[in-house]
Amino acid sequence: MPRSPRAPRPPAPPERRGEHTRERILDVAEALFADHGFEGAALRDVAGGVGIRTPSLYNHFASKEALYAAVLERGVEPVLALLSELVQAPVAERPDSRAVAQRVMAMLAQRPNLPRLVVHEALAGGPHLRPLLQKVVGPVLVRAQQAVQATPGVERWGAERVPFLVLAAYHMVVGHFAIAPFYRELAGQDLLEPEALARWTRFLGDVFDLWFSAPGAPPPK
Amino acid sequence: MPRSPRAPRPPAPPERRGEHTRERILDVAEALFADHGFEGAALRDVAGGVGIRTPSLYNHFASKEALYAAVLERGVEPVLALLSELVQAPVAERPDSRAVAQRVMAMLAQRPNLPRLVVHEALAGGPHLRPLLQKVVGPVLVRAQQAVQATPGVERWGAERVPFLVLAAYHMVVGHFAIAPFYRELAGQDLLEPEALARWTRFLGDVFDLWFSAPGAPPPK
Amino acid sequence: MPRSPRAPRPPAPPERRGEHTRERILDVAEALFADHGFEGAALRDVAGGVGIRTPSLYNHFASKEALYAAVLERGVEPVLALLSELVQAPVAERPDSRAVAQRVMAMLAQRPNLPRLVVHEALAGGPHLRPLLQKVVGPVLVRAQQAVQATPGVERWGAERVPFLVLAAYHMVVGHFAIAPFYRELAGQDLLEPEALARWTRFLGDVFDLWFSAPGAPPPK
Amino acid sequence: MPRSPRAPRPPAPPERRGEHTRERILDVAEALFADHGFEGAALRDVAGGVGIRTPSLYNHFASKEALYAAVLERGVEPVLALLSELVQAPVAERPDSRAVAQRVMAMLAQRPNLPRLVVHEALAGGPHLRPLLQKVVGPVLVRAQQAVQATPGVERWGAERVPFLVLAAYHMVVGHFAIAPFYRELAGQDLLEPEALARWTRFLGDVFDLWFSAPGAPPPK
DNA sequence: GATGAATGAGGATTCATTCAT
DNA sequence: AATGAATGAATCCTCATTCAT
Repeated sequence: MPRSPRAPRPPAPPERRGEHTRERILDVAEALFADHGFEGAALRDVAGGVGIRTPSLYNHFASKEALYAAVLERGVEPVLALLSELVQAPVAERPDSRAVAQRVMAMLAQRPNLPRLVVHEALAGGPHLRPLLQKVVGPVLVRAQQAVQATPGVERWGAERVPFLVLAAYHMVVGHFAIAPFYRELAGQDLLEPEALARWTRFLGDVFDLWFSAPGAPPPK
Repeated sequence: MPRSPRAPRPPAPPERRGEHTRERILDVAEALFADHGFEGAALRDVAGGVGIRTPSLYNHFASKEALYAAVLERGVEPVLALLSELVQAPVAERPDSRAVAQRVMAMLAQRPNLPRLVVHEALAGGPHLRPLLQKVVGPVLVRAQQAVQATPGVERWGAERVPFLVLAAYHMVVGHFAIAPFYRELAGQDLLEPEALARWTRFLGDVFDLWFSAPGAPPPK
Repeated sequence: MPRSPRAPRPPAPPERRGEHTRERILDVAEALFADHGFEGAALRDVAGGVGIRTPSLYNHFASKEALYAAVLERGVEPVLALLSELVQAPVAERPDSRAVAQRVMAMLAQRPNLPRLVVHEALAGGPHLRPLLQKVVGPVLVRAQQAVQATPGVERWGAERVPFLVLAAYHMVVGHFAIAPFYRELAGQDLLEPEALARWTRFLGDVFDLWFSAPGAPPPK
Repeated sequence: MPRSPRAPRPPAPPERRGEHTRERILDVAEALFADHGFEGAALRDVAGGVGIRTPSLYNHFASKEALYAAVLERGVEPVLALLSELVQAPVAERPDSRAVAQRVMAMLAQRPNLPRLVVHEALAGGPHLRPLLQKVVGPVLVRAQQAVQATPGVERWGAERVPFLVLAAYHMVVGHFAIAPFYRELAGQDLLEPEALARWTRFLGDVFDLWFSAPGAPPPK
């Protein structure tokens, strides 16, 4: 076996040739890290996907670690920014949970590799993610919980279970992207198609609604 | 990085020396595959964890693939058996969703590596899982959906959204095990402790209850 | 690839089960050494061909070297004996070259692996064959040359070219067995079939005849 | 035996350092494959002979198979070209068999490893040689037989035995190179010395002459 | 007489990285 | 900015051999 039973990743769409190499490397690397994780992804495949030779990568990134860090940062940063924004909004303008689901899902739909990358990290204990998160995720999380806690309807869950609500939401959002490759193999259906994403987003909105809605309200369609 | 920032995995607890080697190999391999995935796990580390040399593994398994298949089979089989049992129960005796959550979580708590292994597989498109699942998971899934569909209270979701309920449940169960290593690093708390598992299980029960319960009922504590 | 793109060698014809294991080992080993040479043949395949496990071989032979030596000895000895006999015959009864061709080819036809084994050895410089030959082949060769030299009709070649005649005969005899596997692949014809062997033997007889015959005699059919 | 009873092959004559590495690899590999066959030759020894480390080989050849194929192609191609030329010459200019012997032997003397390589292949059934030969050797062989058939003096052998003449010639040419290592060990004489080759070539010419000459002509000296 | 288990040595190949060009 | 060549370390796996059972 010469190499790569992995997806063959076509060698650089010519129309992108003009684009800045660094960006193209990040794109390919993101996809490969999402597929195989940090340890499982090979720089040779990254280079191959970009249409250059492996050593050329070192003209743009100091090491595999640095490349991975750049991928993570580029991907995670806007998501954290969004969360930050949502969470810091003054109470009056704060979007309801359905709107939150929509905005988060819309953003991740732009970078569907990102959640898979994060899941890889989580499984391994997040060795690369930690430095990135420690400065940001702490405050975000705290405020997120405050926000949830301030949501009307949450009181029936009990304050000490608010973190569970956040975790559950995280699982339902991120997990959807994570099973997509498997689901396609198993059921022949692409969960990341716009239509499928929209339906899942609506479903999430309904679930959140149900969690927080006044008891008795039927889940709207 | 010279080698193994991975957990050094102590080299074979002497008290287990008597146990059948094959079983010890499976245990260590399960943990490593769960941590690093198939490609990322090194047979050298498996052997090291068992206390033997790498080539000795080949006296018990024909290849890395075969070892991985054995790990998957040993782990997945009882879970599928449980699901099968739950799903095939006559309607009258069928456990409610809260009981289902309890039994599934109790089983996975025994093999907490398994869900992480499955998540790795899912991210990669399930190349090794597919042959194992195709013969089993199809019928189980169909019946699971039938079961959910027969659950009183589901009708407000609409038949076409039943698969989403199943997926969401899957995410909340499996995701909990998948973030555990990350969560420990980030929040210093072990989600797989008995107490934490129990609370998450209760939470899941409440969520399921809410999904299916007659509107208006408050989530029980 | 689990193992052996080599010929799969069926795992021990049951009718031979009663036979003495040692002999069965020698048979299988002979074939494999003939196919792959000493370094290329694997004891695992020998054992597999016999229907036992590799370590059991060591109950019969002290090492791979010893097994190989036994194969060589068993195979080479009768051939050398034949040559010895032919060469030592009193001049009056000495068979003509045609008869020599027939007897040698008949004997090798019984052990068609042997010439291929010898060719392997020759290519490698004969490290295993040397000790076996030094005690025997010297005298045989000397007498063979004496015999050829005494053959009527040889004088036209000149005494100093007698070794060449012997070498050429060797090449034509041994080479025929050596190309057989290749020839079958290339031309779809088995040079070791009785009929093919007979025709080659007759051909050799004619060549020898021509070498030594009084000039002008046509090669008989 | 810890390792390499093989000739230690001195680690790269410094005067060749400048030469193109790829060519040096081919040279060393050719010699080792000729000695030990494909399976028996170790890339470590190839690299060692060239004066580089094993992985560096992969900068020049994709695999052991690819290296072997390159060796075969480089070696076999000029020989086939020569045969092609000889065979396609118009009848009037066609060289006599003595001249053919001279040209073929002269060419092989330049690459004395090649025939040994081919013999290894033949013993194993020619798995690597087949694709290379199928496109070339077929036509060559057909024409060779036509050429032989058109040789005056062949009629006494009978048309159906023409292939045997070709085979016998092949054995005598190739076999000479194949036993050379063995012969040196056994008789202390190098059959590949220019003088020895010249005498063998003359001998072959005489044999061919005898085969085809008008009956009665004495073999010329 | 056979074998399961273990192992040191080695064998092909991959990988991240360096460096001169 | 790109690359050909080189390489130490590691990866999966094979092999001949040993030994207790």
